[in-house]
Amino acid sequence: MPDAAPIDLAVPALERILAAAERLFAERGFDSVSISDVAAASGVCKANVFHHFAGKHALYEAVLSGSCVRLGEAMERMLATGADPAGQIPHFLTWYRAYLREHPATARLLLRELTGNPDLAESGPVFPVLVRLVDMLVAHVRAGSAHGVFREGIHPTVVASLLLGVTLFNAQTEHLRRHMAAWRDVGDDAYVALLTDVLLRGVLSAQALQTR
Amino acid sequence: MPDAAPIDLAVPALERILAAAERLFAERGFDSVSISDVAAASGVCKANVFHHFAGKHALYEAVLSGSCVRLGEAMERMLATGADPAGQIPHFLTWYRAYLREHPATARLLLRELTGNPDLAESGPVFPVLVRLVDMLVAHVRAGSAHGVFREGIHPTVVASLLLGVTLFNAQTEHLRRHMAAWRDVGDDAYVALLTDVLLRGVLSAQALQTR
DNA sequence: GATAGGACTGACCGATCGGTCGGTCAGCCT
DNA sequence: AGGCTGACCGACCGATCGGTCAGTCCTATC
Repeated sequence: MPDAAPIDLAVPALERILAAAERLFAERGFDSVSISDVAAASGVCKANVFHHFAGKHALYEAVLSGSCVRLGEAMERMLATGADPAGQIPHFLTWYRAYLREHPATARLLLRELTGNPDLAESGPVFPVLVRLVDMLVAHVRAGSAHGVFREGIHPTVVASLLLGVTLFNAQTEHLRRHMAAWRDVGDDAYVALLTDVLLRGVLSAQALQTR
Repeated sequence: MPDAAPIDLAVPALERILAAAERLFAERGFDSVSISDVAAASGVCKANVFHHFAGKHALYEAVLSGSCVRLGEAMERMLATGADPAGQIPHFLTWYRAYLREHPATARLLLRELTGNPDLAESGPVFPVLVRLVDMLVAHVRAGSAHGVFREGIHPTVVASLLLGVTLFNAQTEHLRRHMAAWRDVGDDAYVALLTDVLLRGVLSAQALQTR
């Protein structure tokens, strides 16, 4: 089975539980993971999970909150070391993609919440962090607009959500491309370059732009 | 509760089961829906569900297959009544968005499978249909390229997957935008127009294009 | 009218779910 | 030494899970 994850008894049980829960919830979703699964994967007794967390939902929220906070902090650090206004978008796309690849559990959890939870806005720790992510990106896009980098009429929020959403979606469907013949000649890195090119310059040719 | 769905005993039980299962699986996902839920929602006995389907997975596959086939057929009909090559992309985006809004269960099921199921490629009825959808779109984009509509270097498969993925993702996260202050001044229709504009023309200004 | 077969049901099964309980044990304060 | 606290565990609870089964009902065929 692919559930191979060594249990290092040196790290505190609480952290082991959180780490195992994050991995399992990301892989299989909330309802498909039992407390017994989490307990077994973290090398503790099932009752001990309930000792550290009030219930299954509390554990899930703790996992979610941790992932979101870490992503927000990483994004803040990344935006602080900003590139020139024109290079913002490739810079962000490269970093974001790398982050999602290094933290697949975070990416998957986030996507699950974004698309699968209708009550996301009202409750839970994800929504506020998400709003902050969008706001940070919007501020940067706006700065780019002030420098004349973007066309007139480009809505900063649309661009920000496009960047966040497209990359997240594509990172999570990467495994599909490997099975589709049409993608055989497009490597992962080439794909990002192609995607960035489309976002920056659009798909239309100069000829088509004039006749429209 | 929002589970209000009238049970019309005039329609055959088999169809009632399929319809209820599609709605429930789309809303809550495979593991969160029990056969009892499906039976109650379709007005039949639980055992009757097992009479019509070999098991829970068989029911799920039947639901998934039905959704995929219907989407594929609708897309074929839509592409048959094609617009001029230059108008393909707005044409497709408008139709696709309308389809996803009219069939929210299909959209949600598809997205769940695309992002949540690591074994999608190996099994299930979704993958072949998905491949066909991409292929159809790719063929149309290629036709556009032949007419000089698109820039050189634009990869048809990248555009096709971008169109399918972005629209699907955005349709499923629409409810989020209604809760975010940054979106307050952007209506749903305005959003599609803005998104289409970005895809067709890119975000960079003429000035930025020259200095790069 | 007898009968065969599919649609359908209520009652039931073992397994597993989230969660609880009583209790052990090590470390820390006084 | 004695008392307290929090980490931790094995055993257990009621509820619900997916699935089974014997049997009833309806209808078409002979």
